[in-house]
Amino acid sequence: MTPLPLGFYQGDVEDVARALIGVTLTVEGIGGVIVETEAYDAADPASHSFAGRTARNAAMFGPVGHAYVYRIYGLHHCLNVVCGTSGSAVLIRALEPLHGLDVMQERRGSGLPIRQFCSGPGKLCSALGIDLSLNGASLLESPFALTGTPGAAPVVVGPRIGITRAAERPRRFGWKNSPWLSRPMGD
DNA sequence: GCTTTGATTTGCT
DNA sequence: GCAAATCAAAGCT
Repeated sequence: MTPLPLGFYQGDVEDVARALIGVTLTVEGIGGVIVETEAYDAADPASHSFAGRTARNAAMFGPVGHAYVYRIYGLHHCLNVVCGTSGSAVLIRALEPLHGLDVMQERRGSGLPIRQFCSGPGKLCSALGIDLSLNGASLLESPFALTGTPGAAPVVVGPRIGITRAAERPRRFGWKNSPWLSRPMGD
């Protein structure tokens, strides 16, 4: 389990998004295998970085390999991985819970099936304890850990979910036939 | 300074 | 399956 090298994040955001499928992400030892991501860059109207750098999305233009955490709809959090091209990032949408299941259960509420722990960006952050205090933190350092073999998992590509602009662009990546996706893929 | 948006979740009909 | 909830921040698109 060696951490992914910094150079991994410097590639094209779409390549990174695809390669992240199958990589293990943990926060303070809690987490699992990434099964769903989305790619965003500054040329994407749906991206926070589209309108240029602002105080809110500064982390998105910050150092490669760092986290961009933001609050969505006032109540939920989303975790992004800042990539090589300035203003580009990969949204982590879902993962397969493997580590710290008991802690996630406690955070998400008892009675929930495991597949409800991380099948969505907001749930994922809740289960992993991610909040704004981690905005701008390096993914190569504690409490984050990204390990595994990039690009090893079978990946399918599909349209993105839950956004209003450029939603048809095939920039959503998911683990083929994984039961942990927030929604099944097109095929 | 105020309006509008926002990549979601949850519950209700 | 559909609509409402809910908060803060960015931008005036």
